[in-house]
Amino acid sequence: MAHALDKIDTQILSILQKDSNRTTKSIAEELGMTTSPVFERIKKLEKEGYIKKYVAVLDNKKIGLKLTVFIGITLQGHTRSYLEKFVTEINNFPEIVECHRVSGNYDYLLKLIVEDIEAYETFIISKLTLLPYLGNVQSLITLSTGKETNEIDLSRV
Amino acid sequence: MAHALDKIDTQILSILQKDSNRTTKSIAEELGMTTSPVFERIKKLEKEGYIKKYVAVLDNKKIGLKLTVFIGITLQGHTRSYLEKFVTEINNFPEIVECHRVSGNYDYLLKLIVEDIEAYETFIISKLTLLPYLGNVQSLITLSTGKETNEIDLSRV
DNA sequence: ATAAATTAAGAATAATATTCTGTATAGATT
DNA sequence: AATCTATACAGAATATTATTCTTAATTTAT
Repeated sequence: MAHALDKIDTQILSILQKDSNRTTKSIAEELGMTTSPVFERIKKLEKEGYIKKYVAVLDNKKIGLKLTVFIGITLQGHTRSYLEKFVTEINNFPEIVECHRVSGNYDYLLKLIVEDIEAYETFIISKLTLLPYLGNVQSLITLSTGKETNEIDLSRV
Repeated sequence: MAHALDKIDTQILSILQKDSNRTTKSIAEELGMTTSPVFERIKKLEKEGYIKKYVAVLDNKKIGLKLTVFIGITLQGHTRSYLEKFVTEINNFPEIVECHRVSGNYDYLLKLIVEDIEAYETFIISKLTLLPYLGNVQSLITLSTGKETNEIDLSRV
């Protein structure tokens, strides 16, 4: 097929997922090449979708969002149209940053970031529990976070 | 105190957490100002830690890491030194992208990203279960992901 | 072995970040 | 209320960096 990632590509991805403000020149030096091939490779990685976007990572707590909660949910209705509606609703809640359909003890696992316990309770009462077909809801309140990274493991790809 | 975030700051953060490649000029235009105050505000937001870093967001699946798993863990020993050691070990596992100490049904909730089920099993057998004091281990295998964003909710800060 | 297509180097150009200077504004102090 | 001080802004000037272009080298396919 047309494209697989070679060593240089994964090295570039690895660098950019740590710090996307690195200049092409600095990356090129680290990899022992000149800027143009590095530049072209980056553009290719963007165009082909290996790099989805570039973002600023904010400090939740510093900004005032001090509480992370995971919520395990079971649903009572499992029709396709309801599941789709559920996910659509979830997408409209800015407090929820992740929503995964899972196998195991829950149907969905949500991750949510809010100011504090109070904001969390408000969310549960005035948003989440208004959704229909909601079954069991279990919260895992984060006490502390030992690791949280955007860096995925490229060592074996 | 010296600094809180005003409306303009949160607007800038909101823009940059969506797309950090936006030029200061384009941001300035959107906000109806010139580049220099925008530039200065961004530098301030970086210096004061509201912006932690800039990163490239990669496409896990495209890169070959198709499986996300959440793992709920209970520990049998809860001494402080063991908890610390546990988190240290976890930090050395590149497969694990998040590790939260939680209240509720588990002691820790881990998030892990790997190639496939096989790689997952390998991880469990050859890495995770080698840790001492491990109690119960429950896996939530992600079937599909309905939402996954880095954007935190700045509407109320 | 040769042609076609990639990949890289190096130079040239365009765009952007960054710095600087002067001006206005808001708050504090008297 | 007047003045002082600190902060934020505009606009221009400069420095860096991204981006493009041309050419040479290397690989791949035929």
